[in-house]
Amino acid sequence: MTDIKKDKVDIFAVAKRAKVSISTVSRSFNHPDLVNPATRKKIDTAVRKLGYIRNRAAQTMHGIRSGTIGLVVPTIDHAIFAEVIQAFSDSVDKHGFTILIASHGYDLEKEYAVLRKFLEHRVDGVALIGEDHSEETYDLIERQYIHAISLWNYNEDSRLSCVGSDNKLAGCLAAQHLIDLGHLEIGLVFPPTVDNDRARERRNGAQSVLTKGGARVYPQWDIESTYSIADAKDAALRILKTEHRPSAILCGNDVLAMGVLYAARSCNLNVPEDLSIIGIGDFKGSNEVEPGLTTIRLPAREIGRQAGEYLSRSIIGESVGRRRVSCNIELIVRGTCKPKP
Amino acid sequence: MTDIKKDKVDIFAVAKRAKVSISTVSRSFNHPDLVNPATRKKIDTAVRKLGYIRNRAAQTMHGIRSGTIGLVVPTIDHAIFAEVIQAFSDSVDKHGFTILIASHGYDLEKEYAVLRKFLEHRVDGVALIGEDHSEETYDLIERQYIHAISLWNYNEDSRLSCVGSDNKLAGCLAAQHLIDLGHLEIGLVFPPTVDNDRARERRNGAQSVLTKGGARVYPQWDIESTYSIADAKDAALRILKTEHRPSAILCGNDVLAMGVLYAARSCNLNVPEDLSIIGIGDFKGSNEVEPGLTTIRLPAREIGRQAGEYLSRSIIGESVGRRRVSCNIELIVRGTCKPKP
DNA sequence: AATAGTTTTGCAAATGTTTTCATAAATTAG
DNA sequence: CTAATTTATGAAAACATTTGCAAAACTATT
Repeated sequence: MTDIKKDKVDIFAVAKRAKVSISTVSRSFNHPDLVNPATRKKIDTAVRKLGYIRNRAAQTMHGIRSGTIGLVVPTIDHAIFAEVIQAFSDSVDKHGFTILIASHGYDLEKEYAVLRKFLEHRVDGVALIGEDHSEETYDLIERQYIHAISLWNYNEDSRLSCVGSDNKLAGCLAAQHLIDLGHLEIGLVFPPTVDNDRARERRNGAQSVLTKGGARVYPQWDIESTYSIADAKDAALRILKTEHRPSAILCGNDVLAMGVLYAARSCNLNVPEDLSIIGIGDFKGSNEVEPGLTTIRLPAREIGRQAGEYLSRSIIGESVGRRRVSCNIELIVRGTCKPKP
Repeated sequence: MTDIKKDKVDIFAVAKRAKVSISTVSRSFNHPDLVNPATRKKIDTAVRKLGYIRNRAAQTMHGIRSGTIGLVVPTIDHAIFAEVIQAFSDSVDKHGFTILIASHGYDLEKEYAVLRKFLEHRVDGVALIGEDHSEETYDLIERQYIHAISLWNYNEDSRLSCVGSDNKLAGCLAAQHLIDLGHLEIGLVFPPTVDNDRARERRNGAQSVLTKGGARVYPQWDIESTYSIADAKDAALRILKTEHRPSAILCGNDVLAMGVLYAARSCNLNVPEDLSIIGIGDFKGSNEVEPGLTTIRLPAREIGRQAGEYLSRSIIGESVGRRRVSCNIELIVRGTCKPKP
């Protein structure tokens, strides 16, 4: 037993091998300008030979940032969140942060649990989706003074900083487009709206415009569908098989709209001649499908990017205070809607 | 200045408030049975009042696991990876692990950098996609004795443990189906295959079967497309606009196949009467599109789940050694292929 | 050759936990 | 009522770093 510390490669091992003190090794990482280039080279060689990798856990204990950001989403497996996550990730990565991710499956209790776990890991900041969170969750964020941001929704009274779009407006725009085209008998396919402010707002927006515009939404045309093409297709089939069917269907998002589009095709209905369809989101593929899907574009990448940027900045200390960013949305007219004859 | 430690809520603060020593506080978390229920209650109250949250960084320093797993994917924003990520995440979550995630955009240098960063965070294990990794990456994994697993591909000689499917076989099956239907003039739409073993193997598998089956693939029918519906649609349009077009197109994955399907429709070609299309993957929506996409099913959720399970287990110490799991794939016949007349 | 200044380095304390070991208190046995 | 156990608690070392301070080693200046 000549070697006491057998193969543990820590800062001591490096120091020993480079024949300097651990302080110098540490410094050569954190303040390289303060150490003699020759010494630095020795240390570098030792690091390389030993395969030393710094221990961030130990660094974190000194109040140094952990370099992590927690991202809590309802689900990862969801076209639109995948896009937001990617953009957010790229954006914080540029500032050197790493993402801790977890999904809660639209269960706000779980969201709280995840948040706690993240805080145990001493994340430097957290990002949540939307504004529906438990009181406990808000409380935790406030009491821990953690940098936090809410993505996806914009609300001028938001309790957290937010970067997102006005979902209510999205619903309104979609509905207005159908009204403008003269549709008065309209079907709705929306996801469940409990604990999901985005869907709720869209729905509310749409309904208020429809009502104001004098349109009718019979109960049997108002269907809830989980976020899945298969479900939406089923839901739409139920609407389309009622003896009197609506002339247009407004969907809570583009995935649902795709389901409806396929449903129409499977009933041999022509879109947009026999049925108009409008979505919300403008996901990948919405432009390419035939006919192209008319929809309201929500800038997912933009939201993810800006949110990542803002959160990183506020952690680093380059900006402070609450901020609310509203990302523009717009009606994208493609081929799935036409005027009611 | 009565309070020296103003608002720092650490184990000392809790101990003080509960009028016990820090050892007892720590114990009441880690070995509750060793502490008097009454004391435990006092501690619990103090914890609650102060909003104390344990510091995992400090725990990690004792060789206690960090409770994190690093997941490196080419991209998050990709139907199929999103699904794998979700399943993997759910699966490791059950064992109490949290995921650190990062994407490398098919850049293996970046992948190495990400891996290093993860190791600095002292992840307990890492998961990578496929088997194309830089030598440096493999080296790092081996030298650091870190639990690692490769997802998505199955290979009996894999250098890491793996959970995945035989992508070459997937290519073969797809090609064989077209050959069986009598197609001899076949177009190919594949993603770039550098640093992407999954795509490469599928392509090789397909090509060998096509050659053996006497099929022709003219160069102008052999097109590369990035993973995007829009790109694939463009690519397909180029093939379909050659004066002599193939009778079938084989696609590297279902997203590309969707692009091809939409391209056909935009050229007023009927699928499958005028053109057969086959994909690989069986993504969400492949079943619902009209006509339903004929494809080779790869069990994404299953792969993610099993990989998460295996990696968690091997970290916890319930299983050891390399393991290679092959997940079944199968031909799913739907509506986009029909026999060549 | 001595002094002043600058650069480079090392020592030791600090960070927030866990855990081992020792001790005090409470309980049981004799 | 004392001795022997058992149960509950605390003191201190350990974990892998960073950093303030002081000492040592150079350089430049006289």
